[in-house]
Amino acid sequence: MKLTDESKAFHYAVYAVVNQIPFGCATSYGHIAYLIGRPQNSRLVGASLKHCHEIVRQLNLQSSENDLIDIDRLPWWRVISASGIISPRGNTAGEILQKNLLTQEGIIVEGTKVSLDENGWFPDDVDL
DNA sequence: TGGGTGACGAATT
DNA sequence: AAATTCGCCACCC
Repeated sequence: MKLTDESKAFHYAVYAVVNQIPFGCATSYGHIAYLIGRPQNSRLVGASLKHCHEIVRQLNLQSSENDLIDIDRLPWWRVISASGIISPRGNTAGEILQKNLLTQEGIIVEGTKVSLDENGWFPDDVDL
C-alpha cells in the first residue's frame, strides 16, 4: 500500500478526529468524513481504519519524531456505522474485540448494536 | 484504463 | 425491523 501526499493528509485528518472522540462515546464513519471536509468519502474512512496499523506505521516512518501517531492510543473502536452497529467484516475477531473495548468504556452493546442516542458524538466541527 | 471493490449511508422494499 | 437496492468515489489492479 503506497501513500500519496493526498492520501497521507486524508489519513492524518481521520486519525486526528478519531483521537478526539471522547471516552465512552462513539461516532460514525460518515460523520468523520464530514468533519474532515470529505463527506462523500465515508467508505474511505472505513478503509483507513481497517488498515490503520499498516498506515500509521508508514506515516510514522516518514514523520519527525515529535508527531508520531501512537497506534495503541488510537481509539478506532469508537467508530461505528451510522446505523449504530459494529460494522461486519469477514472475521468476527475484530468485531468481538471492538465490542469488548466499547463495553469496557461503559457503552452498552446489544449484539452489535450501540445506542447512538445515548453515546453518539456528532460535533459540527473539530480542530484539525 | 476500465471495471471490480468496499470497517459507508440513505432510500426503498 | 430487516433485508435489498442504489448512489457514491478513492483504490487497486
